[in-house]
Amino acid sequence: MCIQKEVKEAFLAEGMEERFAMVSLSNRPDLCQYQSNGALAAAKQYKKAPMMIAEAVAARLAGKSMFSLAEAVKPGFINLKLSNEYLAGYLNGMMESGAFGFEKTKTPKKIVIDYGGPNVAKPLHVGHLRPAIIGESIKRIRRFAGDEVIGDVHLGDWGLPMGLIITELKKRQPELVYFQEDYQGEYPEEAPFTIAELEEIYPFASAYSKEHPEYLEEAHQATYLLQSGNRGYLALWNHILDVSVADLKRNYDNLNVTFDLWKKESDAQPYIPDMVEAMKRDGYAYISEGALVVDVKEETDTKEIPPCMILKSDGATLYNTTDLATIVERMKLFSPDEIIYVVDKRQELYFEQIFRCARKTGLVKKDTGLTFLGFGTMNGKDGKPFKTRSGGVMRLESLIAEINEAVYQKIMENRSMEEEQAREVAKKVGLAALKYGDLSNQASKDYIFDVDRFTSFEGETGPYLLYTIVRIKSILAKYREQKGEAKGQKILPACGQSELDLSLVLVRFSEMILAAYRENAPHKICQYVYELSNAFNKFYHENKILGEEEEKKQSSWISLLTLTGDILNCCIGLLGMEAPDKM
RNA sequence: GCAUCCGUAGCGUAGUGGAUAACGCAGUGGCUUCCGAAGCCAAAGAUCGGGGGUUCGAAUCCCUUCGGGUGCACCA
Repeated sequence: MCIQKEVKEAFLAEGMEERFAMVSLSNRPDLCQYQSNGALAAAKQYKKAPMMIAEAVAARLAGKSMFSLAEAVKPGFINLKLSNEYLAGYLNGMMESGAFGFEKTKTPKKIVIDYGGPNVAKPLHVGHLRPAIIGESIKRIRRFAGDEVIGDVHLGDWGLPMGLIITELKKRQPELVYFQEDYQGEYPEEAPFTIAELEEIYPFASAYSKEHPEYLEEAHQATYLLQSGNRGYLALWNHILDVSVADLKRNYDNLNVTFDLWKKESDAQPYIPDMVEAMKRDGYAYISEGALVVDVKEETDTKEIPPCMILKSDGATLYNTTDLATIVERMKLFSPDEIIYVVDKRQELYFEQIFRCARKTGLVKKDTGLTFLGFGTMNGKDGKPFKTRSGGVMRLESLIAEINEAVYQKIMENRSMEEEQAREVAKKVGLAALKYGDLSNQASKDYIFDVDRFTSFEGETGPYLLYTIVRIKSILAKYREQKGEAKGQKILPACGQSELDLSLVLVRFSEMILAAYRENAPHKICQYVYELSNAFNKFYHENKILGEEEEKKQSSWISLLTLTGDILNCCIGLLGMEAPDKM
């Protein structure tokens, strides 16, 4: 849309700075479609009455064929309406262009996005939901906008949990070759445990270690041995990794979430010694209360920022060390322009320290972006962090199963469908319910997770969106049956109000994507896709598309429908959902 | 204690300087001989936590106060 451009030119022609030429969607749709309030803002600087400015600018715009209305109103608003011909022309342009008229960024960036953070040997739980779906959506949005994006799961695989598992395994099966110190041969390819066993072993060992200090000590020792390269332990660790990763992939697949990289904390370990050495050598790191730290305070701080700890007082590494080393690794392997962390917002201060430390010690280039994208807590209906009925942490699988079941029941209540197909559909609809429920909120805010509300097929929900898409698909399929393949006829200027309203939502696509991209804001897509669905359903209700007798009008509508369906599909794709053919 | 985020209708949420604060749920009333009623329409519901200030104009910016969440170096 080049409304902005035209208005800018008009302001410039009146001798005013272009920053006053802001155009926004009208909040008085009864009066106009778009509005510019720049005359009000410019009045003071140019010592003119706002109304005078508005009238002069409006007069210039009124001459353009793209506007059917350009008028100055009361205190100094400029009200604009697009001509139906211009709108139709723009819609036709959208159909022909690859990305519905959206222009990819002219300065594509290379981005690493870190959005998984699961730990091996531990099942995914609800806490892993938000980073996965928010990160996935942001990855897709940025790719759509033209950036080169590498999604990294950043697996936690290097701490005490590994030692605990090894210790417990040794206790249960001391005869395994992994525990024979003098064993020189090859280790078996098959892991000596299944994922189910692994998931039982870890919580057990963790609980046991809290009661038995000597057991904990043994686990620490095992961790140490593993990290210093004990062959048998390394082989076991590889098994743990393989079994876990296979299971994690399966779970993420169910969420329609995929990672380009399955890097892990252990991969960053080799970079630690040099990094620490350099920090000492360059004088950034010093000993404070026994620990090696780097100061990251800045004069402009309004709060106390503690130094960033690099090594604990016993000389051991900690999470900070690994995170910093991971930055080193990423710079070395990919030299990205930006690294985005999709992490719980409670870690904001921590990441502030990490980022400052990385900049100060030169781990990244001056212009490398380090972005913290903190998300809020997922709360239950009571407003407190989401728990199971018994108060525990719910597994992600259980949550998904619960949603799919609820959706399945609803499908069976209202539609006649084979069970197998209904299950398949319920999976897609359930995922949309889950994701829309989450992504429609601003990521940074806490939100209330309510299965009943999310899986409702009414109102502002994922299922409603899918329903709309399915409806469009169904109409188009019927049309094809009757008249054969639609040949992409031109969209004609709108002749009814609901058709015009639908067009007006459609043309906002580019602008909306740009905002979602710039602000890392999937909820803007949610909002748009809902508005578009509403506009379509209203249009549908007021026009009998297949019953339309005027050939040209009908084929124009079919094109409009196709475009609406394509855009809806594109948008839900960016949100990480997909629509079934029927539901 | 210091810092930080949040407070919008009974409930869940949009809206970050512009006109009459938007949407959904719940509740009320209406619309199916016809393309999917999982839809559409209408009415009702808000002192935008309170107070002060900046501005021609404030839910939005500043100050203050109340209520809530979160974070403050050897956990990740």
